[in-house]
Amino acid sequence: MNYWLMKSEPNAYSIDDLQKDQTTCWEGVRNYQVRNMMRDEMRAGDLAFFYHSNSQPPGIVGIMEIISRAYPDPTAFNPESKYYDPKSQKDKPRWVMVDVKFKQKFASIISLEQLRSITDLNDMPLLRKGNRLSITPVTAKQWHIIASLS
DNA sequence: GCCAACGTTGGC
DNA sequence: GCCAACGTTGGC
Repeated sequence: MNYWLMKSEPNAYSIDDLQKDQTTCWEGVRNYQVRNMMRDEMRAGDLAFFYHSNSQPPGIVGIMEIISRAYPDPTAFNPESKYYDPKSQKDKPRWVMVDVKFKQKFASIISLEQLRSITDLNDMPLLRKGNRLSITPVTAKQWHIIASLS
């Protein structure tokens, strides 16, 4: 199984929203690198950290479980959606999403600053300069270090 | 609000 | 296929 870190702006969709909903579809990914990871490497049963971006402070706020394989993202077909992509056609979908399930909300946020202070986490894509991907892989070692902080 | 670091687009 | 212009992300 694989581990991931998935970003969301809490004013768009937060860990509290997920706790309330219990499950949601992770719609709106419009980056090819991220799409390819979802499509090729994500499996039901994978675990992911929920990361609040563009928040004060930014950081990891909980854990969720991937509960589906990647499948076509219907928001790409919907002209009313802010994620609409006219170049994605139903017979040849360009974008995918997965379903996720709430597992845990941490008692307190593990801030980006705190993550940066841990030498063993320096290789995380999240912490590398210029990284902007909304989903990044997490190694088992990194996962256990971070989970032990909560 | 600024801006660095990317990704995407489109003319050529 | 190059690359300039433009758009987006996201920490600060």
